Amino acid sequence: MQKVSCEKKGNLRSATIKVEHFPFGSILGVIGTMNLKQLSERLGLSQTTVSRALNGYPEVSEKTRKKVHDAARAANYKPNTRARSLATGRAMTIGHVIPVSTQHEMVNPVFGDFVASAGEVYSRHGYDMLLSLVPDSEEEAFYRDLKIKGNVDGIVVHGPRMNDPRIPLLIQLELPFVVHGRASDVKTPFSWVDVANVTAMQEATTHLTALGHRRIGLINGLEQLDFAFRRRAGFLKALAEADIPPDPELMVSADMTETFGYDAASAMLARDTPPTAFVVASMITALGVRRAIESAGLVLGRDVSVVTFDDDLSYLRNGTEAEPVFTAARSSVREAGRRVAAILMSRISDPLAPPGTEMMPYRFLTGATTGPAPAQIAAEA
Amino acid sequence: MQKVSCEKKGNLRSATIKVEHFPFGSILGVIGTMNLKQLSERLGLSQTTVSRALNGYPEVSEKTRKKVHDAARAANYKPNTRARSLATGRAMTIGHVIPVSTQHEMVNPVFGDFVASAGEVYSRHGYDMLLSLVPDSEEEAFYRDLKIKGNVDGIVVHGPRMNDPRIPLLIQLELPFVVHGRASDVKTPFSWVDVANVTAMQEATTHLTALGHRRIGLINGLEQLDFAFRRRAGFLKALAEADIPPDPELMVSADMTETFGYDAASAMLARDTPPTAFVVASMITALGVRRAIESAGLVLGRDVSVVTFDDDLSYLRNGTEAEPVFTAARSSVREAGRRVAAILMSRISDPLAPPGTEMMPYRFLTGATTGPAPAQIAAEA
DNA sequence: TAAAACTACCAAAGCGCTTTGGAAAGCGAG
DNA sequence: CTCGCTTTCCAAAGCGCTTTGGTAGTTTTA
Repeated sequence: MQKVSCEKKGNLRSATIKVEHFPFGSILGVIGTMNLKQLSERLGLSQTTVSRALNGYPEVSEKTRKKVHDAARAANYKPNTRARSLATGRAMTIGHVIPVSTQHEMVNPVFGDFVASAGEVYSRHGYDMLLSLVPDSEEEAFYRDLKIKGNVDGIVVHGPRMNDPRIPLLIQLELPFVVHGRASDVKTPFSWVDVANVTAMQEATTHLTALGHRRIGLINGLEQLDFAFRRRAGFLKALAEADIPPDPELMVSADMTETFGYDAASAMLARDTPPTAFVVASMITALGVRRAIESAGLVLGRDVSVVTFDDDLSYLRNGTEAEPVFTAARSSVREAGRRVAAILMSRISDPLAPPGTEMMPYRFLTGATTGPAPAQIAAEA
Repeated sequence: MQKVSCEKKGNLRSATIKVEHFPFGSILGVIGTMNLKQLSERLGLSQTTVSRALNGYPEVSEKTRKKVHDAARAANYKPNTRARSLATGRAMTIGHVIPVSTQHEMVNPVFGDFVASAGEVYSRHGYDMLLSLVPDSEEEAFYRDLKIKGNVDGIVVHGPRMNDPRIPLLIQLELPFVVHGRASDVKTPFSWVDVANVTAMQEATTHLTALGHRRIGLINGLEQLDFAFRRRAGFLKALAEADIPPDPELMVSADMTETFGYDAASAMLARDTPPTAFVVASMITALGVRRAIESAGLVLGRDVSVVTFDDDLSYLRNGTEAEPVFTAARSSVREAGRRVAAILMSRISDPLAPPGTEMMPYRFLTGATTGPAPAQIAAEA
């Protein structure tokens, strides 16, 4: 139809339209694109029958079905996604909305692995993945539009905050969703996949206190994010159990970059009474902490101990399975991605079922970065 | 329409359909979703006029346009993406296809930053981003389907290989695309954004030879990928200029993980005549190299020098602007993402224009990880 | 042997939008 | 007053698919 407008040069209106909506799609698209109508004509069947044959409905004889399948393959026919979606009312697409703070424009290093593994599950189920980076100021409107414009059947919520307003919003929108992480203080039940952050960090910290460390620095992620809040809670719990009063100077939180780890650890190590150990919220940050320790002329695992949370990133494995480098609480973010996707798939097929929640397991690994607290006695005196 | 099928319990066929295609979308979707027809009825105007008013066509009086806009805002009306796409023939979506090798299931750490910055450009232009992870065995079919099913208007090619078959394929499919990187040996012109890998690595290596290093290890990315091939070429060029015969034992390539950097560097350092310097293809790998150097009891920048390629990842900055940590050739992958997206946008609006190509600038930064070759004389003797 | 029940197909009505091809109203010029 | 030209709107035809509500023809059942 757009082609017509190109040929009718006489019509000013059409000419204008042509400029604004140049219909290259149809011009170029003609070449290899066969549609249902053409295919059914070629077969001497109705569109109904061809559609049913291809979609596996029973009202088609096996003989016909085979003929249709063969012809479709031969003609390289694939139904047009948009037309199909329009007709079915299902977008066959999952949205991943990554909140982008305007202040700290940083992509969570975990993101690639998470999305990759989730995407695998989607494609097994015939779903596509839509990725959107949304400034946090526009978040609410964005989710609403996503629903109204109908381009996704479900979404994954990344980076949940403490009392995240997105959750009630999505419930109200009746848009199936699964949260990667949790949101403390949200009262209505919702679907999530999370790791036991409190326990993990508590165990990590206790590992250090058991080794005699009493001045332990916490280098955490942004604490407005729920996971970081929980990790701090676990840290504090372990300190309390060991009767160590928390020192605010030894607890920092920010985006989990390598640089942050370096800066934070360097600053703490430069204090009069430096910490003898660090609990770190991510491998990347831990690498920065290591750098700080080494440039302070100290030896990691002897002078200063480090325990970290390890997301088991594909490009940043924590040593080998047998021989981890960092002492760490490890939980695979790829596995989390798969679980999130699986739960979302089932929520979409049965949106009225109760929310699915899943606590990811973690493993505590003792590596070479922790050892007994040095010269503890002197410091206490 | 699906609702009907749910109510007609008597009909076996409908019941079957209900199970296979549960139409939750329409059941739940009714709530907040107003369509063009309803909006136009509410306004007492035709759908045509409302559509034109909203899309900025001139055939609408300003008074009417305002009325329409106000009503649309009040009713929270947004046109259904799929219907619009079907009517216009444009998907308003860009596809990013990430090849996933079944052997080394790894997500390029660069990916998150790249996609984030590209996505920003897309959304400014009203485009969505579709992300697909495709096993390399199914690649060709996947691109073909993407075209035929019509769910994207253009795509970004990641991880181009030397004589990448995807490029002629995409040209033949007449699907607008831009390659992140280049593909040597592809004769037909195509759009790409790349960094001067050869020059960058040559400069990096020459920096080392000028410091007197003669045994230099290359720790490269997978050399079937074009960028890694080029980086090696630059490395070899610099060696040749310095009259240093390349030593195959000192050149390795693999996925650019931290672990690989550690393993490769450790192995080389354990040789009888260990290298005095390394050229590394990525920051992540360089971190592993540093770890290897330190666990060998050597001092980085004094005993062993390291130059790396630095993609300027958001979570892994190479120190500060004023004080880089690694001596490095830096080129921002986020900037590359933006350029790729921009070129793709323009190719889509004018697909017949000649391909857009862009060579990204890089900066060579001298950090603290390189120094004069130690005890060079002894080794030469 | 007639009625009931399948089986295997089809025509046509959407899905919600854009775009075409008018057509009615308004307006200045002849 | 009429003709031609805008301006402003509309009815209706798609976009390519799925799904409904049939209808013939063939078995099966009573």
